[in-house]
Amino acid sequence: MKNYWLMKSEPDAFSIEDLERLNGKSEPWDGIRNYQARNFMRDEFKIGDQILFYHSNCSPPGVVGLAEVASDPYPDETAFDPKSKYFDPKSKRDSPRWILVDVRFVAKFPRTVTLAEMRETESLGEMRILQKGNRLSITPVSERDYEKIVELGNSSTS
DNA sequence: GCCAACGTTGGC
DNA sequence: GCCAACGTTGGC
Repeated sequence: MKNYWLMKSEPDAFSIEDLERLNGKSEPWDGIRNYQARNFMRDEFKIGDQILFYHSNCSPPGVVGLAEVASDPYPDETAFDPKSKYFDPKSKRDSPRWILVDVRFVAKFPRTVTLAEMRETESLGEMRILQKGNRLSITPVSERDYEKIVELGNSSTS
């Protein structure tokens, strides 16, 4: 059984275009420093899981395309690097605190499914991203909501 | 830039 | 274990 996820990224830091430019090469999803998000990757991510790629902290925020999980979980190297902004002295090589997976580009939507549009879409009402105060950067998505967003992202009518 | 909502830290 | 202070996220 495939799982579905929504993963946020600030396009200034890493965008769907950055991922697309890798030409099918996978990229470590580094910098996750939240235990809940880490636990999803560590305990539930499987190779082939599908990802809604969400641009946050930009205008307009929304789902811009699709990616997929391309590796099993493994330690986040940036936590060991004192020069990285993600450095965490409490993460030791013999007991890594932060782990990640690689992701691979799947598709960029012809158009962005904006957060505002998602809020207006009745059937998406249960999505975690729409709940008040949600800040979690990785959230599970139901297959139904995933399919709906793919449909919206590929539709020409708004 | 503002600020609400959260998560983390650390003194006690 | 409590909780105030602080830092971060992220929409607006």
